[in-house]
Parts: sequence; structure tokens; C-alpha cells
Amino acid sequence: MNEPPDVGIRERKRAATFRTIFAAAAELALEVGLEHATVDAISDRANVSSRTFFNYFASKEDAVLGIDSGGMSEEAIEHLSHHRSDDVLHDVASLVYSVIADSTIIEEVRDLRKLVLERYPQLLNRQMLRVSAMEDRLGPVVADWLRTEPNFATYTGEQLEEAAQILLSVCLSAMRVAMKNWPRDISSDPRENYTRAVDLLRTVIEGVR
Amino acid sequence: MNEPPDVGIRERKRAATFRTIFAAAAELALEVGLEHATVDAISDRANVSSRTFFNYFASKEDAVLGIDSGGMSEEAIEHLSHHRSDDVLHDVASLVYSVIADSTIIEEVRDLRKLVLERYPQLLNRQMLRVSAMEDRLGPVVADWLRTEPNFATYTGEQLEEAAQILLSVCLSAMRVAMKNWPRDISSDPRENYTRAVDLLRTVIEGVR
DNA sequence: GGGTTATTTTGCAGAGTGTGCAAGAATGCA
DNA sequence: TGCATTCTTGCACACTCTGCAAAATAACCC
Repeated sequence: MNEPPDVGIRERKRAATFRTIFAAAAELALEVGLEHATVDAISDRANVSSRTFFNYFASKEDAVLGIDSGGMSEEAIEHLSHHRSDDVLHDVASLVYSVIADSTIIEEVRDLRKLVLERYPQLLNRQMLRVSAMEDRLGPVVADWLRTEPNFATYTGEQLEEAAQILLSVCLSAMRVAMKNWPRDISSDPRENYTRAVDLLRTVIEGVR
Repeated sequence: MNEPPDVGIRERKRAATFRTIFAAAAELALEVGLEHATVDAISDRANVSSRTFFNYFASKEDAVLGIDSGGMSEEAIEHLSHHRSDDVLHDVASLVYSVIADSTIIEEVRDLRKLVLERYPQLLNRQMLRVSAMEDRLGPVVADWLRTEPNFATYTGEQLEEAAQILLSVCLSAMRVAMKNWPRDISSDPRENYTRAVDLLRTVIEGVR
């Protein structure tokens, strides 16, 4: 077969190691502080070499949040591009949230990410960089969405792309602030994160018109 | 006197060293690439020790953009808080731009920053982190502005603060996209940077209502 | 099971960033 | 000139991250 079963011992062990290192990183950061949790110490706790650590995570910050260095696959983005509603702002926020939330995180360790983000909200900025880095891939998706919107009917391709990038960036900013100011909702009901962010953004937009 | 003249040899030499290191960093980054321009190489070109380099800049990225590690003074923020117009969005964008633009950069080397940003737009993300780091200081300023807006009359203090943070973040995002997509305007007329960002943001906001 | 192939882990060496410290150099001031 | 302040520098050090090659492990086929 050219298509591996994806549930072999290799895959399971890899997923287990990922979670072990993430848990070790998050717990250690919560115990001794983010700056004192070195890669060596994290690797020791996870019973892997520090070299293996970097086979799973691109940086210490990624590890304490459990962010896969592989990023999102094209299929995942393609799949997300079909999630539409009658509310563009909501759709974009949902898209951004999907990137941030990183659905690969297992339920049992999601609380850890929540605790880490509560204590180190500046890590949300790092998440922002992640989305910004993907804006070249996400932008066209949003631009396609806008193309079907009546209000953007007169836009050229370049203008649509730019509007899409702004929408992405703006939704991301709103979500970051919402998460920062209401960290209790990060894991309770994930949907509430971007719902609240969109509400806030809409309200502010109404206010400054 | 408790108030030094601010134009002594110390101040002039310090400013000169700042510009020398910045120029060396920017030029080297443009010549051999950002990743190959090491701190040691930059320091050599600037004729200072690498230890002195870190007395002026917190990181290599700050150096190639000529960003003072000291940040903005309270007086500067206080001064900016009095710049008001009848357009809150414009005011917030102007405030954000002031933080990004870093007016301490001399005219003669501003082109260098422009060239660096054209080649390495991801450095704009780093600028974003700078503003995000200051949002605790800038937020109250914007919140005070919103307090006088009729549309925000019913907001509580917390809601005002949150709205202010969102406005800051959102304006910043819009400006980043505008800068990224139109890098020619970074130095030609600085005012056009945020004017264009605000226009874009307003247009997009109109579109998704 | 035995043998082969692909993947993963690991140690090691090394480049690079960034910090604390203390000694020496330069500047400002009386 | 003499003294205090500030700036520069070298040094040692901790830490992050990468390339490489060897060893360990899993998958596959007979």
C-alpha cells in the first residue's frame, strides 16, 4: 500500500511522545516559570533527548502550547474553506480560531494550554505570528468568500486580497484581546472564544462609525 | 544642575553610535541577507564590540530597524494623548503609527529602514509585538478618548478598556497589511501610511456590516 | 522467524543570541 | 587637576537551534 494505515505503532508512539513533551513543557513552565523551564529540563522530564525535542517542536514556546511544527496541511485549509455561513465576519473569525485552536490537541491536555495562556498571555502574540505567517495561504480563501459578497462586488482581485488580509488580521487581533481579557473561556467552551471576539469587534466597529 | 544639557559629548556620541550600529546592521542585512548578518559581523562593521551592540539594541532584529531598546517615555505617550481630531479611528491609527515610526530615526537613515522592511516584511510582525507589549500603557489613553465619544457613553470602564485594546490592535493590523502591500509609501510621506491604513480598514468595515 | 528498508532517536560538534560582571576608558563637573 | 558618572570591552556562561552520522526501532516481505 502507498497509503499507510496511520494508526500503526509509529504513529501512536509519535503522538504519545508529542503529548509527553508538551505536558512536560507546560507543567514545568507552570511550576518554575517559563523562563526557567529550559529545553534540557523539559526534555529530561519527558525522557527524551533535547535533540528529539526539536524533532517535535520548533521552539520552547511552541512546546508549552503544544503547537505542531508541521503547521496546517493544505487539506485542512481546503476543508475549512467550505465552512460558510451568512456572516462573513463570523466565518473569518471561525477560520482564525481553527488555526489558533489547533484541534490536534487532545481534550485531556487542553486544560494545560489554558493554564499556560492564563499565566503567559504574551504567548498569544506568538500565536498571532503563526496566523500572520499563514496569511498568504489563508488570504485567498477569505478573498474567495468576499467575492460572493454583494458589498465587495466592485472590488478588483488585488483589492479583494488586501481586504481579506485585513479581515484576517483584524479578526485575529480581536480574538487575541478577547482571549486575553477572558481567559476562563479558553477551554470551557471553545466556540465562545471567537463568538465573543466577533461580538466585541462588531460593537467597536459600530461605535467608531 | 539636575538636568543635563542633553547636547553634551556623551549624548552626541551615543546618538552617533546608535546610528552607526543601525546603519551597519541594515546595510549588512541588505548585502548578505538578514540571517547571515550576525551580531559579530554587524559589530565589526560598526567598530564596536558585540557586547556594546547589546547595550544599544535588544536584538539583531531591533538593530536592523533601528529600534531603541528603551521604548517610549511616559512623556512621549502623554504628549501623544493630546493629539485629537474629530475622528477616533484616525487618532488611534496616528497613535499606533507614532509608536511604529519611532521618530528618533534621522531622516538620512530612514531610507535604510524602508529598504529593510521591503525585503523583510516579516519584521513588521515584530513591530506588532512591540505595540502589543505597550497596549497596557496605550490602552488607557485610547479608553479616555472613547469616553468622550457619544457612541460609547453607556460603556463601563472595563468595556471601554477592552474596546480601546481592540481598536489599538485592529488599527495596528490594518497598518501592517497596508505597509506590507504598499512598501513604497513607508518613507515617501510617512503620513500616508496610516491614512491609507485607515481608509482600507474603514472600507472593509463598511463591506462586512 | 529472518532479512531488508524506512523512520526515529540520540550524541556530538558547532554557530549564534543574549546576559552578568568587573575592569578600564572616556566624559562631565568642580 | 581630582572626583564621580557613564560607556566600552572582554570574558565566562547559559541557552536555543541545526547538521550529521550512528544506533535503535518499527514496518514490510518472504
